[in-house]
Amino acid sequence: MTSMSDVARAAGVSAATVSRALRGEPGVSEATRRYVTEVAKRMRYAIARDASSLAGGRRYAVAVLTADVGRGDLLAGAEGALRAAGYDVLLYVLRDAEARARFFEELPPLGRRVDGVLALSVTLTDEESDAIGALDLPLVAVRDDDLREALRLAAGHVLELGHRDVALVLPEDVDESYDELLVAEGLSVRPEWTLWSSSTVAGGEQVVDVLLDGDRLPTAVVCGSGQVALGVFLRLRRDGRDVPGDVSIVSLDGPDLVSAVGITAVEGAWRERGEHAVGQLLAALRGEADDAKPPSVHLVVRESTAPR
Amino acid sequence: MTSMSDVARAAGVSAATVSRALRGEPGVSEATRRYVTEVAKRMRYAIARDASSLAGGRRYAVAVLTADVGRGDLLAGAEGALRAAGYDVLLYVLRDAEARARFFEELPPLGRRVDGVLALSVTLTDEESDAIGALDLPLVAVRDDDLREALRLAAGHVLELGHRDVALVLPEDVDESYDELLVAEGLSVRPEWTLWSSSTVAGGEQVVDVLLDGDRLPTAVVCGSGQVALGVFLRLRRDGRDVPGDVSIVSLDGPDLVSAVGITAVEGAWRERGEHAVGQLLAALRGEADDAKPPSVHLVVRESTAPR
DNA sequence: CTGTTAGCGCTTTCAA
DNA sequence: TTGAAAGCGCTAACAG
Repeated sequence: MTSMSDVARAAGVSAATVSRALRGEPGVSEATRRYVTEVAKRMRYAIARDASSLAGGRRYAVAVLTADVGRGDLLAGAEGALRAAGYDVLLYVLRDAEARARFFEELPPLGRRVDGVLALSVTLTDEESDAIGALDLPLVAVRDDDLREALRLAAGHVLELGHRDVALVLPEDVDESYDELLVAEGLSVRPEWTLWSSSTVAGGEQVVDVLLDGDRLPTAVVCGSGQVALGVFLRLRRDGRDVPGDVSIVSLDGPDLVSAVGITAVEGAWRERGEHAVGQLLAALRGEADDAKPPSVHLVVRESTAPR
Repeated sequence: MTSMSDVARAAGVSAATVSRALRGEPGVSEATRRYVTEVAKRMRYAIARDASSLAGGRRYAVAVLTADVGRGDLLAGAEGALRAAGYDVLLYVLRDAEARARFFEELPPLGRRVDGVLALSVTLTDEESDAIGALDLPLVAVRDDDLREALRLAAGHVLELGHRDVALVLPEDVDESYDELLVAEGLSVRPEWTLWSSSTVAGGEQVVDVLLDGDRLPTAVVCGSGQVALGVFLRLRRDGRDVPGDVSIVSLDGPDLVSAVGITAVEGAWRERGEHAVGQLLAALRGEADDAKPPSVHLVVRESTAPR
């Protein structure tokens, strides 16, 4: 396997010059750089990362943490951006509490393996974040459940359609009820119409049962997750209600299945968000602050919403 | 950051001994090994992979190629198994033709970065496989579209329920029609009921339109993908047909949305398949052959199938 | 602008 | 069973 000194010999320069030339470091004449680069390419030379990071301290690798690989676009976006920047992607799937505990138990090696950490769709506890910080690793986290903006869009939409009786179904791990936000948007809040449910289809179906027990049905339901939206949709239909004739449905999240059945949803621009997070991380690695604003969510109107 | 020689000093032995002890290499007395291990743990020592692989040649990393991150379970299963075996997972998302071309263009570095390659839900061309082989990297590929076994299960199921008029909807990139297989299972084949469609909900809906144009409807539809199954389901329902009263539906693939709406499906045991693939790869790395048989698919009967 | 000289932190002979 | 020494292939001072 050709090494850097092979290239150096072939180009008639020292290894140091090859190193500088290939990395775009200053201190090499343009002519030399061009020539060395060309020779290296001709020899199909590929730098040995191990040696490079051993000597240089930089690892050119980022750990990507993800709770589950469900949010594929986020991961794909981040991977693409990292790869484009010349970083390797070390994937860590923190599937369950056990895997998570194990990961944080065995954290130390991470410090020697990566330059930074990207947490995608895992909400890290403070201790967990601190543990990573203690390793001197910059950390950027992308939460996939920042509901505020999504909620604002959804509320605006149903309001515009004339709905006043709106139920809100939140994922059970959310502790706020977002009352002020809804009120600020112009919706009146009925406490019994703010519900929490597991993010599953079954959860959505149960929610409908609860709503049916009330004195009347809301004319619109805003669902925190796509699974729930689908459950609500199916259960309402089975109960003979028309969607959106009787009840409109908006999902605050837009996985495949939501678009598949035509449910209006707030879509996250997940790929772009992954790329944005990478931008933040790379900036942090350079010691800069990142200027870019995160991509914002947008509403995709489908067939599950109609004027009241 | 504590290095191996720090541990060596603390334990009163040489670095070579620490290295041997920690890796389970022979040539260390049990007592020494135990002691060294204990000291290392107490010092929270983490080996520097870079230095290790630079010196030793082994990299303890595997490249995982995936076309898209859709099949999360497969990826998660593989990741878990690799991690458990002490390997790092370098993720490469080969989203589109461009990303794919770029990857194979820049292959060389891979040889210095990983010990092996796992291809999950990407069907590599022969040239692509060869390119990886040329790097002397063992390669294990998991296809997620081996329909034969799934088809056999599905056919058996509908036959058992008494269906004779069965339509088969295949993904459009499949070129076989599987006639002999169906016949072997005991189903008679009507050419106009073997259809190809894009693996989308819309594709499934169109399929129903085609079927409705025929002189009569099949009593069961076997769908190659979950999206299609869902499309067929929704479209039939919208047309006033009862599922499974009028038509039974079986999906040959079981993504979330299929279970969510209660469609009978062949499920792939994807997590286990990922683990199995890792087993194969690790065996290849040890120069052994793997004995284990791949996990097989199984049928999950839900509410979309009923006796004819 | 370029070359020389030391290591980076391990693993691996080779001796003891 | 253990240790000493020699690198693995780079990068980072330091000279020139």
